[in-house]
Amino acid sequence: MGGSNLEEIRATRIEKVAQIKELGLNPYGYKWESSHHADQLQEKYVDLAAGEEVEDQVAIAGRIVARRVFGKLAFFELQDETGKIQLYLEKKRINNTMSEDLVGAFNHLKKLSDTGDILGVKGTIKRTEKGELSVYVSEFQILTKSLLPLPDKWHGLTDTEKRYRQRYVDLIVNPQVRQTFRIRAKITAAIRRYLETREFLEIETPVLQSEAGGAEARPFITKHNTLDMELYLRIATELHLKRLIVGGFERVFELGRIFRNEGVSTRHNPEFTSIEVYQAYADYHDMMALTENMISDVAQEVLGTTKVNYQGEEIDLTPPWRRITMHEVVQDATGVDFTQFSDFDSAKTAAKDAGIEVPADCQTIGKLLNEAFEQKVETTLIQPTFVTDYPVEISPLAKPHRDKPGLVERFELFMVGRETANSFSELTDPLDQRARLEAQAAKKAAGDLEANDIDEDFLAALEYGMPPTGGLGIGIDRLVMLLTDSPSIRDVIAFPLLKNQSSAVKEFDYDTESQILRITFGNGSVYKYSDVPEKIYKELKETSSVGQYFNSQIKDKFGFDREM
RNA sequence: GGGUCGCUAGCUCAACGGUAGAGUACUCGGCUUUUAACCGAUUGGUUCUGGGUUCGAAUCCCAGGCGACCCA
Repeated sequence: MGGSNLEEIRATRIEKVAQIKELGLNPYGYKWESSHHADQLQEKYVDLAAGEEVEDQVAIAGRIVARRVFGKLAFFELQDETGKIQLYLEKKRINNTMSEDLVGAFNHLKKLSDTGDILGVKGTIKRTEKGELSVYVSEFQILTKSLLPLPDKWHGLTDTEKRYRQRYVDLIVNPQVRQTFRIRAKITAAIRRYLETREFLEIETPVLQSEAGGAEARPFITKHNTLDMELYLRIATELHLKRLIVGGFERVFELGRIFRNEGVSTRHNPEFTSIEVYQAYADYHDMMALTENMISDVAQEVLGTTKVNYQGEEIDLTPPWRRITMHEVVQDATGVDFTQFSDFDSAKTAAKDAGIEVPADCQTIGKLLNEAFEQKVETTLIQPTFVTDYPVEISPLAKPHRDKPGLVERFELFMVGRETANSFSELTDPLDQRARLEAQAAKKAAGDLEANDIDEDFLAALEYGMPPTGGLGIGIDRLVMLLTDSPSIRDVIAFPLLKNQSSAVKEFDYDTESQILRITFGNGSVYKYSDVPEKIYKELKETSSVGQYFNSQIKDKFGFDREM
């Protein structure tokens, strides 16, 4: 033993586990009572002078993140959730106090502990002569023996892929990451508190739905086995929360996970968190006020300020926020006044002259306006801005504008160039709603993967009558990105979705009779591909690169079942 | 979907067609004031995968995988 590749390090540590057991100790303890966290000690003894000791008895536990070991003295750094504190480990004191239970305790600690282990200690407080606050340890207990080495103590873990795939390691060695998730938790707690003090009820609605609705997005499809029923993961919470408004709740919200079967980027993760809020007898102006008050309150509560720094730019969240109509903001940016057009072709010509690319499926003035907005305006909206009064074509759940024909009462909130919230005076006319959803369903039938079928039960609810209602949805992840100065959504999601790494083909066999090709992958999963011609199997057997052949000729080309 | 960049020891990186190396970590020895401890010694590799070119490939070419960023 004594090598330094991963397997040898692990074997060495497993041997230490055995040695700890031989001493009559448990390397995987059951419980530890601490008197303090590291930051509490750092704060309490901040005025203790270098070289001073106090007799206060303390107990603390955490992970050993650094060891500096001498012959009869050792300094460990112990890290708990709140921070770090040094342990002052003196052979004489430890052996004296622990002599009854463990002879030669100090040497055992030296030999059997590693960075990464979880250690509990009891002792007094001492600030060393070099000025480092320390626990002057009299007793210790190895609470968990770690088998794998931590990343480089100085450079830490920087490989983004490893940081996301093994977030637990990232959290151990990168304090900033812990801080981000601490702030995230405070943000969601503050939002709930804000709404609860204003009489909003949080009600949980189904994740599994027989129709995906409430947004234009491609859903994930799953299956209930015993009911033999196809189900969708929700793409929004909207339609069920509105049913609750119909049912008589006047203020409801749900903060929860949404699933959209779409690409991954610095702004998108297939599962993300949204909050939707519905308030009866309110309109989108009320929701605008709610939005700016809630977000600025949350920032004040969590960060202590409404002026936040995002990627080097100061964002001022102090209300009131800028309000501008979509027509105005597009005209400011492009010089084109889309209200003046009476036919699509002249609008299209003007748009092209202004440098706007017009996709083939963009065939109304409203959609053209939206294209112009997305292409020329969206990323320029850095400070919080409510863009209001959207075209009806892109807003199937919003109520027609009370004064402006062809538009709806809707706003979206933009901050740092990203859409962060979306809100309407909700459409309550059941016949109008049916007509708009039928148009959506027709698009789905025509092959639009982001369009969805009609939720008849939702329409039935509207027919019973829904009071005038203001609705609001906020992208929690994007809000957290802003408030934690994170450039990527993956920095604020603890375990972001990544592609499976180990899909290498390990072995395969083929049954000529049933034409089933059975493939075992490196990660242990087994897939049975059906109706595979024998020719494919023979080629697979003869190819120089099985993995490459599999990817190009078999994967996605044949139906398969996963073998359990 | 397109483009650019990256992938080498547990971690952070070098080697730019000619013996795969450093720091750190690990292991062993020494050390009672360290804090990236120090001193000495040892060990550690599927250079992401598969082909190709070449006397010779981590390096060049082709295909694939995974990731990052940008664009749509």
